[in-house]
Amino acid sequence: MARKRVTLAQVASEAEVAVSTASLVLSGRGTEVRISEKVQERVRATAARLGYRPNAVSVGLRKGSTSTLAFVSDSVASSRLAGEMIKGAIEAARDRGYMVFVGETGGNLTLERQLLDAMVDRQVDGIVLASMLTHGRELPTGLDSTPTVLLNIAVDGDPGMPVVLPDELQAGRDAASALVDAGLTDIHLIGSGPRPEDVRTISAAAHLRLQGILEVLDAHGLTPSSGHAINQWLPPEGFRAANEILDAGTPQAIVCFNDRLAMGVYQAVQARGLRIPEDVSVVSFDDASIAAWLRPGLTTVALPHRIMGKRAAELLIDSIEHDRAHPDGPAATGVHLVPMPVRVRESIRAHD
Amino acid sequence: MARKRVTLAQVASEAEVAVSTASLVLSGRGTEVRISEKVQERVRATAARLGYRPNAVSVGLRKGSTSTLAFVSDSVASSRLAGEMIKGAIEAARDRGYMVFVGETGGNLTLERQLLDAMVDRQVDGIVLASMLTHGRELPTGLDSTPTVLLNIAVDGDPGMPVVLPDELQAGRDAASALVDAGLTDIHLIGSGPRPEDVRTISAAAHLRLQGILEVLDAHGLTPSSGHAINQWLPPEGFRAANEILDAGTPQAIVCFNDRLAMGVYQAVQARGLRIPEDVSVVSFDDASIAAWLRPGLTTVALPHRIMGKRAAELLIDSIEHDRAHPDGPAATGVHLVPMPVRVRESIRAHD
DNA sequence: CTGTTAGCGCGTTCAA
DNA sequence: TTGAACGCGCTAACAG
Repeated sequence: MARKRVTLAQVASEAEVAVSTASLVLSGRGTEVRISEKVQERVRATAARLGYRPNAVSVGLRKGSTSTLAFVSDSVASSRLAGEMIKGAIEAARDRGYMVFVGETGGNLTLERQLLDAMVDRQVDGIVLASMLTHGRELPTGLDSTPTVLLNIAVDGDPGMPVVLPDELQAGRDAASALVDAGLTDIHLIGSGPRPEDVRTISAAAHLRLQGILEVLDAHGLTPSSGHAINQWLPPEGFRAANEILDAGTPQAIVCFNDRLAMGVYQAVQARGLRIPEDVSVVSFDDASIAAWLRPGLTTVALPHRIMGKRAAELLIDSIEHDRAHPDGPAATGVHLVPMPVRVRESIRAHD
Repeated sequence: MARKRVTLAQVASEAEVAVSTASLVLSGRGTEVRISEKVQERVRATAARLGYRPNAVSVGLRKGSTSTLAFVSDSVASSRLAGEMIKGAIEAARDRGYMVFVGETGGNLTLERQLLDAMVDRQVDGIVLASMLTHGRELPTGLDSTPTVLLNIAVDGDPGMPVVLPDELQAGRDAASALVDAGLTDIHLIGSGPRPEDVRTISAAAHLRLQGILEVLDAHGLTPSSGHAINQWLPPEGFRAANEILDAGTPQAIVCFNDRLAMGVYQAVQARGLRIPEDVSVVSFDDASIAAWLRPGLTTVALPHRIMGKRAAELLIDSIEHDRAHPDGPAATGVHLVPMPVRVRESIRAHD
């Protein structure tokens, strides 16, 4: 087990040069300090022959920076999202030579504290703090001593660090526009509404999506025909709300606040022998995988989790490397809105 | 930014003891080497006052072990699974004081090599190598120099390291039994079959599930009424296969090789005005989230991804710590089958 | 019982 | 142009 790694000293001794010479050559600064091409070649050859790889732990201790990022999220049940964000972040990190520690807190603040400490102990160069539900929350302390980016965490006031958020407001507008542009005017809401204050969840998405929808409706002189503010956005709730609507007559269109609610709506509509989109149009949010699997395909405004994760890691690395170059410069900051693209499928039918 | 961390030397100097004394005390071995209670208290107090935390990088360099694991997977599109495995592993690791580096290769062997190297450079204590589709594959070289556990990777011959796999064979038996025990005898297969060799995917799951199903059927003097070997296990394919079956008459029961196929089956069955389970019983595999959302709830044999991840991390840590205690003992090995529990919902109806 | 010393593997002065 | 020496922060021998 663990056959000993070859060290720089071994390479140097084998190549009959001093350790510092080997170090210089292998870090690419050989020519810069004018080490003879012959010696450089010899060092490189023996390094390759011995399979030398620098010990990153030692380099980390020496340089104080480890090319390592921390990704800490609270990902609860609805976790598919988390996975994509993490992947996006890992991918971006890898492209820039960083590795990432991943931690999950399950919303437990004590655990979060421990995880963050453990990561800082391991000298991570920066932290992505992610949440699965965008609601405001208290930030852990001590984040100001390490570059940090907030991912999918809406915070009141200026957190003094970059924040990556999906553009839910525009998503709301786009969803409503998709319906209105199709000539639909009898529009029902399932998830939140009908009034701006009718929101039952802590998610910031609910407020913003609703606001965007109402804004567009209002611009066309419309108001929601009904609204069903719901706490849990799952298929059974969508099913129930859809039935309430259907009991009062066939609606032209329904906006679901996420795809799982839409799934329940499909079930209720189809159970009555009605057809989507011929009888009722449906639009939704998230673009979870079921959106493509439903029949007919569900038109939905996608939450680009992977891109968000990627964006967060990129901002973080930019910030780390900027800090390194300008230690006394101002810290990076600002809200970065990631656009939510509309995935057009077959659940909306143009109305004359 | 990055206000300097307090070091052990500072604590020692502040507490007016030698560094080694402070080290001993803070690592809990103070009493063991009989350091006066008074001194110990003083050291602990100043450490706490200064907010001292050991620098894990330094410890790693010194001890050669970093309390860090690598989790490398190839997770392709069907990624929800990966997320759960990772979480299980992270959770188990955290419980035992380990942190985990996560990497994704997307099936790219070059990338895998780089990732593995980068992790080994960072002195990880062990590696979990995971795959999303269980098919046999070549193992990267050099894995024998670091403790490794294979997760969801079936390999021909003895890999010389622990392997964690779901018990697909038993799952196949259980799925078939659920139907047979309900008195159903007209059983159709969607995904693989009807003969043992009718498998169109590289996934090991397909073979084993089929084998388990056929075994039970055979034990009851039954054979599949039809089998539909499919390459891509997605709803449209399930829909199409179900229609083929329905065109020939109403089947008593259908076994779907995963929940997405089952979703397509639901769509086809319900589009014809038939009802599940009154007219057709359905059983499936995976227990993806749609299984619970479908109406009626889909009875399915769950793939316990989280538990598998957890198990892999535990085995890995056991192996690491065992190696440390017995450096010349034999390496851990063996295949660890994780049971796949049946989630009984409402898609099977007893037949007289 | 406590303090001194020597590295872990590497990068970086500073002399030669 | 190259080599010797120091130190990042910590642990583990070994003296005292």
